[in-house]
Amino acid sequence: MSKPTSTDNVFHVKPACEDCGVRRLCLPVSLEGEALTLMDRLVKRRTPLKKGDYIYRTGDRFHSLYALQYGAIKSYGLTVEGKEQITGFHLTGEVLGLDAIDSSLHSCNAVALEKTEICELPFDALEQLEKEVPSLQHDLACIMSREIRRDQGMLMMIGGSSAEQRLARFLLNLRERMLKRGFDGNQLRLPMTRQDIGNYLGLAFETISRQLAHLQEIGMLEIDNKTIRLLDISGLESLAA
Amino acid sequence: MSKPTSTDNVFHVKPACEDCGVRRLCLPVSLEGEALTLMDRLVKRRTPLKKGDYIYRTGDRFHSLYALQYGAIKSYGLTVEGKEQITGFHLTGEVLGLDAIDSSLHSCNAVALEKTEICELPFDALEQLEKEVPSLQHDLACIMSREIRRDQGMLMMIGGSSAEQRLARFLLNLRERMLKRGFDGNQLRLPMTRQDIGNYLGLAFETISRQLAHLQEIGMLEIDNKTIRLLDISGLESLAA
DNA sequence: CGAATTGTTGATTCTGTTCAAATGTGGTGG
DNA sequence: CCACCACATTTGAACAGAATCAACAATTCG
Repeated sequence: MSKPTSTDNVFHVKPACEDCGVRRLCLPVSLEGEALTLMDRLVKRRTPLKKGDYIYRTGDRFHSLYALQYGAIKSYGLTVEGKEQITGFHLTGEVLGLDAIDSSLHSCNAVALEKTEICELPFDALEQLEKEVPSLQHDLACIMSREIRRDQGMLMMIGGSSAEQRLARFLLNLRERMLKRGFDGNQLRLPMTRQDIGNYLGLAFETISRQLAHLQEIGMLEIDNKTIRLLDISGLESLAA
Repeated sequence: MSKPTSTDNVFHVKPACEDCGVRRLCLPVSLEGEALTLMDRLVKRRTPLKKGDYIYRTGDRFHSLYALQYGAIKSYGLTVEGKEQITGFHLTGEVLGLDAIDSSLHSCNAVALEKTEICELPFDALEQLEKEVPSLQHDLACIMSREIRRDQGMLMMIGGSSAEQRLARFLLNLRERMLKRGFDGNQLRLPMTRQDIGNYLGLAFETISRQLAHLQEIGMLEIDNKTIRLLDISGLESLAA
């Protein structure tokens, strides 16, 4: 069977963890043999989600973590004034719902930005399995640790920088993540709207539009609607700095 | 012995976890009896830190988490341009170093803002103890989950809001945390500089100074140097909204 | 195809930054 | 204890960058 892509899912069958392309990015990073089978048995497969479907909403009871097998998801909460504030975009291989472990309630909304498939990991069962598979306990801590670093990195990125810097960093960050997942990092298909990007970066959506146009003018990239072709990585890097 | 305060430490003796005033906020939240003793044995006490002392620096090898027994700590990283960016202020009972579990290297600097005492929790030993005390495994996940929520809350707080809103939220958040620790929430002694606050909130320090003056003018609070007396909580809440 | 959503671009306004100077505070050593 | 110094804070004035308002073009989706 040929390697599935994000556009080829007519005959797409959800692989076992063992055969999953993003296993190394996901929770069962270090599992092998027996442990992997146990993990696999624990995972609930879910029907594919389409754009706009919710994985969970603020206030929902927490019982599972969710691993993103392919697609893209945005997480957002409502600010005190009731406005939507995006806290992250999630790609293939990332684990969602970690913020809810403590309170048993989801603290944000998670919605699919495009056709997406996720694996559900019931948390009670996961904690049971941790007792039998000690490395899993460590792996979960690592995944959470990474999420903490990601959020703090985001805080650092927002802090006191211009619109141009933020956008350049956003694009480079996306590139990094695509590369890590084995995609072409220079040709980004942005699954989110300009509105979403602006919200995420703390900028008006008009500013995103203008800054993208500006980056195109100075030859850093080429815009084709939702697709951005990065032309000058080191140029972008120096803008981001 | 009378309850120790932050100014009375001449005869201050570090309490065992069992007697620690912030146990319910710290890692051994749910431990009792035997388990608590084991935890206590694992904790390394450290000499008090004075203002400006570092707990760890970016790039340091990770081997322990640190629980803040009293005092205040700021965490910061360096942005791509080499500027300091503060990612958090930590109070009594909070656990530091969670961002480093994954990579084994600390990803930020942690420095004491005032006289501070911390407990060191060697992580290997902690993971060993988790195997014997299953609830500890859950508690650590909870602490990490809370940190993720804190950072995401911060992202939501920064996103698209005015200087006045950010400052009001910052003060109310500090109030909350002081109340949770049994202090008077209406009389805040800010251990950090205006510069630090500005950096944290993504604003110039002059803006902090001006906004504080402004909040004083409209009767929300009273400024006495580093001490802020909150006079109108619901007023501040409506400004924050 | 047509409605609705998303994206672009221009003009104006305004919030917060920057630069600058004066004042206040805490800590240090004589 | 006091003088002094480095550092923090306040305040003013000019400026800049991004937000907002507004009109229009392009895509997407039913």
